[in-house]
Amino acid sequence: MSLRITLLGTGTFALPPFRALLESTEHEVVGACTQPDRTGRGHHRHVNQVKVLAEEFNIPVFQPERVNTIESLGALRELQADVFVVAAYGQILKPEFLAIPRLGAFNLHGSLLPRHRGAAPVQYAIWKGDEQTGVTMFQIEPALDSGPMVGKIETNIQPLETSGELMLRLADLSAELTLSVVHQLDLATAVFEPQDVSQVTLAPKIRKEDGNIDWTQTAVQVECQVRAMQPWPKAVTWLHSAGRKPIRCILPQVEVGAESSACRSGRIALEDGNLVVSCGSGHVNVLKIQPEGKAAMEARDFANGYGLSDAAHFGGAT
RNA sequence: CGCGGGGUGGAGCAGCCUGGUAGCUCGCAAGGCUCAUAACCUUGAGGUCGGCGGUUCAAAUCCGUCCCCCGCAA
Repeated sequence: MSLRITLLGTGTFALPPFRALLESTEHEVVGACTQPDRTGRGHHRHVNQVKVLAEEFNIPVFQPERVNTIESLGALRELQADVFVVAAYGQILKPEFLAIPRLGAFNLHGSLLPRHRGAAPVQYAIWKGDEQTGVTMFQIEPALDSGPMVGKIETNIQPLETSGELMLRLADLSAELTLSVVHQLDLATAVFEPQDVSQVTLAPKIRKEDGNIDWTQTAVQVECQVRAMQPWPKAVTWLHSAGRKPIRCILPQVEVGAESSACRSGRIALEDGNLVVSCGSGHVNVLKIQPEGKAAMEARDFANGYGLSDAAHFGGAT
């Protein structure tokens, strides 16, 4: 027995599971649906990696601007898929859409549902300081990330792990999970476990502003936020110093320092070459910093070149 | 042809507008001081000022062009 599978996905999160299915001899991938190409800096167009992957295996690719239109639905219906495997696709799927595959549409989600339902589960797991996370595969229902779960794999979040790094690890686990679940669907042995509604938390799409650091948070919260926002949208703060306009700075990496006496939040001190910033509770050492228009640099180099005064502090844009 | 910042000894920056001796904070090396040092003092090495072309008596600086890095926007 072999299933006909259609892939829907866009981000790097989708690549490992999609590749696993494409390389599998057990099933047949009959099509791939992904977001239209987007433009990048300058004139350059971002290469859609899912498209490249699908073309590598000579699979037909669809890139509808809106996936729920009559035309789009018709095109996908013609593939006569048994299963849709969805990962980081980026568009809401309407009921008529979900009705197309014989066995249903299944989504790969980057957290242990029902925790962190929404667009940014990986970032939220780190942001909220979770020790454990994982990937969950569930059957898609019209309501957001609410369908019955058919499999999950757990993993511990590493102390220094960023969203980007965790995302790659979860993507690899997704590949494993997908093969397992699809196999069970084929044999009709899959177990559908409803989500415990009382445990639901939300992980809405990360906005640019979510990267802005609020220095009245605890040092631990700031450090989690920095890792959660890496590599996007990146943790951001502004360097304020007397007589100069604030410099927007990205903080790619910080570490939590020892507890210390209370200082005004955002205050910067130089201690033994470290850039120490006071938080609402405790302080963090800034390890790397990237002023606007510049490449990332060691905090020590930044302090050397930018002539930090005693009054210098980090804060909001104004 | 989306907008903008940047390229100056090993690192980070100033100098450029208003052409005329290569500067600052560090790092590195040697020596000194000290019970001691990621402290302090002295000395030293290390630069085709991103590339090419132009203007000029003279270009890091002005003009043209190309290459590379980065932020924003999407």
